Amino acid sequence: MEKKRVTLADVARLAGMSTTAASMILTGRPDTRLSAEAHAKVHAAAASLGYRPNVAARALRTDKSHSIAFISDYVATTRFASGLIRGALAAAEEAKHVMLVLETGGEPAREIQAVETALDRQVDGLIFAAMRAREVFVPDLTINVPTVMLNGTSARFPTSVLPDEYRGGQTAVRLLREAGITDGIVLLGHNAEVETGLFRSETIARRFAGIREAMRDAGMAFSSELSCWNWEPGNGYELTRKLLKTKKPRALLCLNDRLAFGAYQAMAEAGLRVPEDIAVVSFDNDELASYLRPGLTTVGLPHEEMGRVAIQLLLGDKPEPALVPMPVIERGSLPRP
Amino acid sequence: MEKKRVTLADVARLAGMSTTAASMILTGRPDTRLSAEAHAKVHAAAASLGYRPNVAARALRTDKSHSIAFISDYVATTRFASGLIRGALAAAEEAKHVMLVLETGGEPAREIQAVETALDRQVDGLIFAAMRAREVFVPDLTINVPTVMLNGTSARFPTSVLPDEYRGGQTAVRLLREAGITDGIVLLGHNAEVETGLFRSETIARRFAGIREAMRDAGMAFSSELSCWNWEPGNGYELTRKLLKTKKPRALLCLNDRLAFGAYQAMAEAGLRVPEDIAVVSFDNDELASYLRPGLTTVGLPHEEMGRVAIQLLLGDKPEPALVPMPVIERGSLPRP
DNA sequence: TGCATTTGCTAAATGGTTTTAGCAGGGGTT
DNA sequence: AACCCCTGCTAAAACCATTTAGCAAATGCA
Repeated sequence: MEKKRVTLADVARLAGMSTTAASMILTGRPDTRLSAEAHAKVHAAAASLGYRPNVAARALRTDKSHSIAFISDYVATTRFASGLIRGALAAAEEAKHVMLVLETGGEPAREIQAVETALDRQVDGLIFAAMRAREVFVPDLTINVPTVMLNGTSARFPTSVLPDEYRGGQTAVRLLREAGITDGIVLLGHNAEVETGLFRSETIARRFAGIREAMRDAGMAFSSELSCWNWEPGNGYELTRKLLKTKKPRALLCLNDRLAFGAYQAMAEAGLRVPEDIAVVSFDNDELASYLRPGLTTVGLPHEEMGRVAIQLLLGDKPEPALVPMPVIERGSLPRP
Repeated sequence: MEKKRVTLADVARLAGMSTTAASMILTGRPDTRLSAEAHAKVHAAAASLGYRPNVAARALRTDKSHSIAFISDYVATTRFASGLIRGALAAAEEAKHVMLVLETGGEPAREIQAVETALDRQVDGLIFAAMRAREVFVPDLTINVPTVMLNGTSARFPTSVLPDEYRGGQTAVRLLREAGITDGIVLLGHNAEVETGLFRSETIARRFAGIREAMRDAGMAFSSELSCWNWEPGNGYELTRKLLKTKKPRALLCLNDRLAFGAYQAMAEAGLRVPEDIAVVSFDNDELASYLRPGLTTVGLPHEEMGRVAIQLLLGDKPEPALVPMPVIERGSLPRP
């Protein structure tokens, strides 16, 4: 019962033409001199047999596989990175490409493996995606296909797609100002090392630079800056709890939503209300942000859009680095002006 | 500068042998009668040239592509599904296979597209993954490769991988009992339609059945059952707030972590403490569960393991449906006995 | 010694497509 | 009439690996 695959030769035979003709017609070559009648016959034959080209054979001949490798350190550990993959997947589908996904856990051995695997399969392009924006290690192999860095950078491959953190930082400050808040603002999550760019990522440094710049431009200053190493809910909780023992800020500018999440918990315990007592603005648009009560207003990481852009750069012919704008997601943690 | 790829013929030439010999040696055929010397020469030649087989050519000849298509409705919308993909990715890597990921958004047209795309690429197997466990629509195309349903079911393809919800339900009740709680338990998230299996998914119905069974076995009964359509934080919050106006339960059995999350918010507002005043046990092991204070004890959905199992079933030769155990993740929302 | 078997290896076919080179015949120019 | 060009099409090579069929030499056995 094993029906054999329909090949181009079958189509040609049924159409009474050569495989050459069939190939040219079905691939839609522009400069062909085949008659309209021939086109009709071949198309009819292909349709009636349900012909589908064998991609392996085609790849062998053309050295194009219509596929892209998406190599990431962690795809799914963080719900963030999955936005990257999702956007890329959608854009790849639109461009009629398929995506191989490879995970390396950030381990060099697996990274080498992944690149080799991808290259063996004649992928048309490589995307190196990082969970957190940072300088990415790229294995020292000869890579002869277009490559873009997604949410990361590499000296070797200048085409990168990053969130526009600088303007994002400015945006957060603008949001506070537009809500009529110009003082009593506490910065949550500062870390000296962050600003020097030694810690985590350069992009976070830019987020900071944008914040600083906007504050200075508006003649504003933080009433205090609370620093911590990790930006997890627990840290936000502890920091805020201590803060509230001595001070009563008007607003919290949190460096990410997880810190804000922890801060909410501490404020709830202290019987303070958002945004009436304390306003909050934050970054990332983590899934958490929508669960909080009231919803957290945040300057979002445009992961899905970044994924799209990466594919477009890869498949297009403009290899320029891209900075993707960070959107404002208005929820309820800032007072309406 | 375009260095041409090294082919098997190059290797053979350098080794002074035929491509036949080179092929047999490099693919490690068991029954070959080639000399040890020949083996050495070929391996040396391959290594020195950095030979890598052309996967397209191999696929063309053998009809095996060493790749698997992972077709899902939504990969990343929910942090859950990403666990599935992650586990599958890891298992595929171990088995030296590559995974094509395709997203369909649950749209039939895209599903057909996805299957065709996958089949065109001679994938060795198909995984249909669903974000939420349910009966999955599989396009009516001839599929001539092994297929497994991941977190879903299909009449056409009996091999499915599902969480063992029945035992999971029992486990949750056992957890309460072991914590010394046998009454004053409120069930949060009941819905008549759920139990009849018309709503959402059959697996959730089994979760219920397990709960009911365990309660009956232990001679316990819920002090009340609160139902709602959606199981989002907002629902949990509202339900719990109303509940606390009139009653003071000893424990909440939440049908998922998001409901529990909402319940926490309502309890915090009411000044009640977990687990001293009210204990909580829940399902899913959503990322949220670890952020709550205290951490939520929950019966987890073993997504990553399920992804692994799916690949193993696909590549192995035992096509039996699998029920993957749901692990208990102990945090702090139950009193220590 | 004569015959069968084993050993160690290779030529050639195969898979399905794209692409190069070119053929046959009709029409137009000069 | 001789030449060229154009039209409409095809034969065959190429892509790179796997696999079948089989060959020549060496060995085993009687």
